[in-house]
Amino acid sequence: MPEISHAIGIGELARRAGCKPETVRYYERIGLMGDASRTEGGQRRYGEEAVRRLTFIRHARDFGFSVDAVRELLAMSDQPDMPCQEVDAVAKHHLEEVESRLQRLSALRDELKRMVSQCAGSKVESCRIIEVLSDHQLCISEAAHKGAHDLG
Amino acid sequence: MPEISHAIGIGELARRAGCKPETVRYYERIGLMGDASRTEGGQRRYGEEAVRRLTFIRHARDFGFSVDAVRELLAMSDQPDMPCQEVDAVAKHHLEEVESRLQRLSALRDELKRMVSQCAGSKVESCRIIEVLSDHQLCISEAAHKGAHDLG
DNA sequence: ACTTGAACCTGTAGTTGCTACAGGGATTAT
DNA sequence: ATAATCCCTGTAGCAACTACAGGTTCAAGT
Repeated sequence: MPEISHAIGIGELARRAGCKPETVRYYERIGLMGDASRTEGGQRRYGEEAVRRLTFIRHARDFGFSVDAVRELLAMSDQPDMPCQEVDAVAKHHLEEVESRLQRLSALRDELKRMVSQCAGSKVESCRIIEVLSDHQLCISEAAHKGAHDLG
Repeated sequence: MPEISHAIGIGELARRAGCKPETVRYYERIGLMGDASRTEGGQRRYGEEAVRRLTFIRHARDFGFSVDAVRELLAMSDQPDMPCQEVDAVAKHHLEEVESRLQRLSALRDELKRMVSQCAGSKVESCRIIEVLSDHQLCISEAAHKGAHDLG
């Protein structure tokens, strides 16, 4: 293996991709990052490819893709000759999840706004916020939320 | 303490509030639910008050309030004579968080839509999705997201 | 009264995606 | 040479549950 000329340490790699060294080591452990080359003393050294890969991962995560989804995307991008229908499928699936989360979230925002505007310094006894949250007939959560619960 | 006439078990309580028995026991353990009365054999029995409390908790959680926030809200609703400015403050603070999350999420949706529309079955090599996620100059995540990262 | 089967119990460990130590060793700059 | 700063491994912690394992109790049917 040839020695890498402009190799950087884990700290700068992390900084360049906008995360922490611990996160990089974590990604290595779970197999997202692959093993880095090491110095004689055992410290990790990275090249530009690692910066690109980590940046990809961070962006995908920022976009809300789960680690499993990122793994899929990475596997696909490692095979450039493959048709990208699968990539498209992953993204489409994710888009659907995002849209349903958006809907729930904006319903929540409206409800919160309503709460805040109706609570004008009266007593807790007559507070709309408590009331709305206690209300058994509330429909937003029950109906809209079968299955699409968590932020991947 | 008087014997509760229409007492229900943990299973039905959970069902009525839309969660699982494990979750109820968890809420008891972390002090959200308070200790239930028990049968001679040691099984938990609940009344209507518990149903209301658990429903409140579940709704607040569905609305994205953190467990700590729910704890605050519960403490407040346990003191009905208190002015509800604090309740209002908690809700307002939460509203802000929700709005920033909404913004990030709809930016994400637009980006995903763009990705999906630009990936029309070509090869991964030229796939916009991979490209966008690898792009170092991407600005959405870096700029908009200092501090408002996680779903409470 | 007895038996079956579902519901319940406690306690512990797993999940996701990191983050934060502790207690050392390596590298770099002066 | 030595100090400052990086880096190493390994482990434990966070939220907010969820899922067992291995045993007990309850309610209903016969």
